[in-house]
Amino acid sequence: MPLDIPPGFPLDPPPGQPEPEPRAFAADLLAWYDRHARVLPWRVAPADRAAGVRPDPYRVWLSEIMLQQTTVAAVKSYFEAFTLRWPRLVDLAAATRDEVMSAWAGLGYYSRARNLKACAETVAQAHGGVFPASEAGLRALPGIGPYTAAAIAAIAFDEVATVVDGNVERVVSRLYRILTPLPLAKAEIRVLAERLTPAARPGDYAQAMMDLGATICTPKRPACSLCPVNTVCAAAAVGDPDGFPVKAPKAVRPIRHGHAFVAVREDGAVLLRRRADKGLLGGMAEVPGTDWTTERPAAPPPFAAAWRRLAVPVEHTFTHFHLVLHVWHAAVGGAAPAPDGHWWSEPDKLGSEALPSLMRKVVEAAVPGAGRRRP
DNA sequence: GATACGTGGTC
DNA sequence: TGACCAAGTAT
Repeated sequence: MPLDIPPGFPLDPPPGQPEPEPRAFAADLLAWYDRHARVLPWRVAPADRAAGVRPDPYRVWLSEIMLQQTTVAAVKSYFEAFTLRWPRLVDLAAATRDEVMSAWAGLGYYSRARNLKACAETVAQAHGGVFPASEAGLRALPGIGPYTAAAIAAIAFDEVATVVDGNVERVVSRLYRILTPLPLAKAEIRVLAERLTPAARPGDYAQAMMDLGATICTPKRPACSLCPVNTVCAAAAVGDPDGFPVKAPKAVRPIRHGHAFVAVREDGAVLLRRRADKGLLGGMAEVPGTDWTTERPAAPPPFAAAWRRLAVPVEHTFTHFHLVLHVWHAAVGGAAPAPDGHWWSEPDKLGSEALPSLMRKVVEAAVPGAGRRRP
């Protein structure tokens, strides 16, 4: 049976491998989802969905932003905290930037938190507090890209939108044994994913594809014997699901060095400042320090004190570089004023500052016990 | 299209 | 233990 694939797609299905037939594929996948859907705080179970229960677009949106490049396990407690503190979109729109950044601290990719606030304000002010119901309308909002727009449109508004995330890319690349390496293969994957998308139950279908990727069609050692669509999977047919998706080689991660200065007052307060609004850890709090550069920088302290360097630097790996941060510590007098743009954070406040995980590590290294996050 | 952008868990 | 990975977006 010849595969009905657009010319120019480098695919390698084994001889005789049936191509996934869209109607049967969606039916099999949804039947599996009806039995195995994971219970998640932001999700309406398929049975309830069938009974007419609609998910709250605010909760769908919030969960999708948090889930960008972030695991379900990491998101759960943050989602609960956010929805408890800000139950409705208007509540979040009315929060201050610092409240949102502090609540997001530790979750990473902080531009998401900045865009979350901007998006809430836009929807509250320009859309009367109601999310646009279309993929195109959602796509225009800050922090909402192609994936998130499709996900919200499908899950919250029943729009027939094709959701393509990392899970879907993996599932589709295995179904068809796509030889083109990622990220180049994204265009081909989208065409094939759109062909498989059914007209009925778009939200459940989108979540089913992602659940399949997260629980069965996993990156390593996928559980093909449990897969509801393994009979139409080209990669499974040849026993090589791990070989897909093919990926381009990764760039090497350079090492940068820097110095961080933890000044501790007699009452235990630590000196902090705010990072610039954009860029790495933008808008978050930090202890004063040098730039982080390839060459180890000189170490001019922010002010004169009895600075002592800790024997072991704090190391932290970001997406595109590895950081070796040399930590200095000094005890300063009780009446020491905070330099311009800095503030003293008392021990009982430190836990709720907008400190990224790196800076909590730094504070912990200098003052054990002080840096722990306490929302 | 390539690059910047976090973090914690897994094997 | 270090590399890889997770429901991507902005520029």
